[in-house]
Amino acid sequence: MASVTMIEPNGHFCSDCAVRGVAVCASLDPAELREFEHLGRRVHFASGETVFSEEDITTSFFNLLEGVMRLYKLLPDGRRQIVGFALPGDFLGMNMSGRHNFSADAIGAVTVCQFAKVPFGRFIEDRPHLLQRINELAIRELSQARDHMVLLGRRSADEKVATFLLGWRGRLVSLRGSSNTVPLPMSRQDIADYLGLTIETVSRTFTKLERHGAIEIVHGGINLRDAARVEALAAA
Amino acid sequence: MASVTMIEPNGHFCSDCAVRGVAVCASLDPAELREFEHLGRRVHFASGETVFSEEDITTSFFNLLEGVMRLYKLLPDGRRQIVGFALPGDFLGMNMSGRHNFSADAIGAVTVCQFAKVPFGRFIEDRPHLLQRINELAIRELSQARDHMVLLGRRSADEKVATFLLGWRGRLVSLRGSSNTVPLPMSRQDIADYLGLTIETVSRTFTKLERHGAIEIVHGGINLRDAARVEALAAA
DNA sequence: AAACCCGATTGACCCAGATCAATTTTGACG
DNA sequence: CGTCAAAATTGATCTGGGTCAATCGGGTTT
Repeated sequence: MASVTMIEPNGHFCSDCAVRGVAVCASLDPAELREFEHLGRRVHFASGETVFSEEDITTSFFNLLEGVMRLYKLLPDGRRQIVGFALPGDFLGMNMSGRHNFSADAIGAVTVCQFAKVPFGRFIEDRPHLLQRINELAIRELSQARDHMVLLGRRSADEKVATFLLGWRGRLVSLRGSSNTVPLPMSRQDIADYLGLTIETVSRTFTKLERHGAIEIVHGGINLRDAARVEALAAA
Repeated sequence: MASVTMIEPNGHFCSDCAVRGVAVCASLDPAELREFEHLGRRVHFASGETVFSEEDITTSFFNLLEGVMRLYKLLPDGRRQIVGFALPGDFLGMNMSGRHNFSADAIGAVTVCQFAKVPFGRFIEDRPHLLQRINELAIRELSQARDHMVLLGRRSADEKVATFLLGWRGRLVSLRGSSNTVPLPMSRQDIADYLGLTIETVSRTFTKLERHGAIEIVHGGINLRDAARVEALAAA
């Protein structure tokens, strides 16, 4: 992929960062924030670009500022499992040592705040509250990962799709506020690889939900017509 | 379940604890260890007993000392997904706040080192290296969780079983040293719920592996006859 | 050692979701 | 606006693994 990556030439200010309240940096006081500012640099990625790859040695951490990313693992024969979608505020690559254990692509244009591992590690060292914040995030992710295992191992296609729609909507709501329109910037293939299904099954399930009046498929997303019905499907 | 739980009346010594080298406490120096000693108490659980349940408010953390545990989540209708098996040295319940997000049962007799949340939290506060150790463990678990998502979402039954056997053997080897005999203390149902399969499929797959000379099914476990063949199946 | 229980195995059959194969829709570009 | 390419939908068919139903041990109780 031709790199359309761009690194901003000049500084920026954490204090008016869009994700200031949710991200790792939420645990920093104004004085720390000023110092922190020098560690990160904003980097842009074009749609489809890979931000980092599984098995790359970890040299940077990333704080997603704008856009959506898919996080995935590949089997040698090409089968793909998407282990999560990242949204603004998510902190990626927290492997203090060693290698990344998944790859991350931009879905649409993306802006990240990139930190070099070593200075970031030094900054953390005498700031246990930041480490604690990172630990909290890791534990939250672990909990999400376990929920996703239940979905992958024990849920039917209908339940998977319904659970995905509600979960994705939930995340967008807490980020942008409530709405019945659920944008789906990822492709059907991405959704399929996230849910452990094929693209055809995802498509058919969407159509089925629409026929039953539960959702309406619109360009670039869906409208939740009957949230209760979708919830009933997801709960099962 | 009738509680056969037993709490040891008197103290014990961390310094000669079986899991001293692997567990969270590996990050403590001898002086700290003596203080730490007063925080934990050994507790025994009989086979099948529940150590803690999903949605219980977290009041304790557990360090598994002896035995095996199954960690699982249930859907409202009873479907179960085992999210992992715990072995000695594993640290359970690391939700600094809130609730456990899975349940944990003893598989066979189990001994844990139980820590009350509050004093443990206080102990951590001024020992960032312990927090760092816990963070490392969380990140390792996260990585395992993602690997398991790939298995659940994208692997065939044969691959699942082969991967499980090798992974389980690997953990036992690093704990007890190499051997071609792989004890399987968990039931077929447990294995099925771990792999997102049914008990029948697990049983059939074992039989198939045995017919092909890859393994030999023995009482309480299996013998690895042809590790290379099993590895080939798992890699696929 | 007979009776019983419970986990594991095996067989017969079925079905949810995969696979294969066309369309149809959408979007990018000249 | 027309042309192409990629994404999404839809249909027809197939199959891996689930479901249902015996049967088979191995251990424990009496």
